[in-house]
Amino acid sequence: MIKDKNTEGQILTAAKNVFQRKGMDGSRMQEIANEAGINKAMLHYYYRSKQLLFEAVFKSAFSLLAPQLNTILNDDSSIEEKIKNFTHNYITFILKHPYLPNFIIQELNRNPEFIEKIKQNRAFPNLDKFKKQVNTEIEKGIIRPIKAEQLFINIMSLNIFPFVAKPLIKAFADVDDKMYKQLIEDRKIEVADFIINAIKI
Amino acid sequence: MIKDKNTEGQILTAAKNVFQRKGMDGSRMQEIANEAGINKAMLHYYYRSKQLLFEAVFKSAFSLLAPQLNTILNDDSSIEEKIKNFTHNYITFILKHPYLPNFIIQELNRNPEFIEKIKQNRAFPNLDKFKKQVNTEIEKGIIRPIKAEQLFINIMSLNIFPFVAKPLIKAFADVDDKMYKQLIEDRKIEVADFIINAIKI
DNA sequence: ACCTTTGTTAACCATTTGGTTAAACCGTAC
DNA sequence: GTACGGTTTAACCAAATGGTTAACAAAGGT
Repeated sequence: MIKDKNTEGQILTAAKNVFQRKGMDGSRMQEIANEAGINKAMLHYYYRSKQLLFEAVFKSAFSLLAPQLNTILNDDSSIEEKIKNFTHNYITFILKHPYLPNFIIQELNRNPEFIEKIKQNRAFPNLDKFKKQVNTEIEKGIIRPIKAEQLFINIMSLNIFPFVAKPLIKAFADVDDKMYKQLIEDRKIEVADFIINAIKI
Repeated sequence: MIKDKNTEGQILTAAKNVFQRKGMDGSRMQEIANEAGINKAMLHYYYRSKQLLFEAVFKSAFSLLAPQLNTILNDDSSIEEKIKNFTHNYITFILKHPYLPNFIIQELNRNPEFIEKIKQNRAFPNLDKFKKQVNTEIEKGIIRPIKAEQLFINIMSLNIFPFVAKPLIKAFADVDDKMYKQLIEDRKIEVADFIINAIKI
């Protein structure tokens, strides 16, 4: 239950909680209304339909995630520095928003065309600068040859996957919540070292 | 639509298709019946409820995935060989079952207690042997010091994430389906090299 | 004070959905 | 043949669900 004078904002906050936990299909308008502590008709008054309310939540979630990528894509430091900064920042960030990666990935898979709408946005992350930098550092002999796209995928994978696959990792590694949290905490530096070892000459 | 004399098997196959594409919440019993080309009452005749049908599908999916992990966990070759084999095998395997990783991850996040039931199974993957081997190779000076759990998470991440995050990767890297497929194809060897560079002394 | 606009609610509605039932179908053992 | 078991179907049901409506309250301008 959320306390706030602004009804529209209350709804969005409640909708975020419910949608991010249960997904579009698993969420009920009534549950969102309860979470916001208001009448269900208000949801339609402010957002017209479940679909539109969902899109508002999704865009808001995505616009939270996308700027994080600029740490790695459009910063001016060296590749090595970027990787260190990004890994640390990103893991810290997701620890504050644990449902975010899973929510975005799940809903994009459910509806892949959805990302096209978002791609229009000027702030949408772009690999161009990163590609140039990777190729420059390869030419200079600072890092091993690797396609920028593959390096980017590797960085994303190592940072995001452990959150998305939390139940799987807990089961395979046979650890409880506390130990899982510690593993993630360690990754703030482990992952950067791992990547740098992989590409440094 | 599936042709088969065995109704129970038809249902399971149809249920796999629908559940893996749309998830538990997004799937409809009627749609599964249509996909199987039979009457909806048959689903309940053979599987009692949506929940039980879903669990049959999930267990079947999981038991397909788990043995793959034995390539890396319980094989007798060196760490380096294991990584090469696993990466190649696993990516080849998932290309044949593209919905699998996403399905399992999504449903485990929806219902994390679910994995406890599966963990009982004797064939459930176990890290013990892998841990010993990693520590031995570290002592022998073959690979850099790293916690076995972290190495395992890294291997999983680099192999699985690119499938789970397909729409995201396509958007960020700005590639079409054909180029995405090529990136994945390249990863059959790229990923192994990357990991080995990261840990080899 | 009065009227208009905006916000809020309870009751309602049509459709969808998982699940049930009773009758029909069909192969087979007698 | 026919009686019997498992199998299949159409029709049905109650609950849930997204969405609407009409009446009511609050706020703000004149």
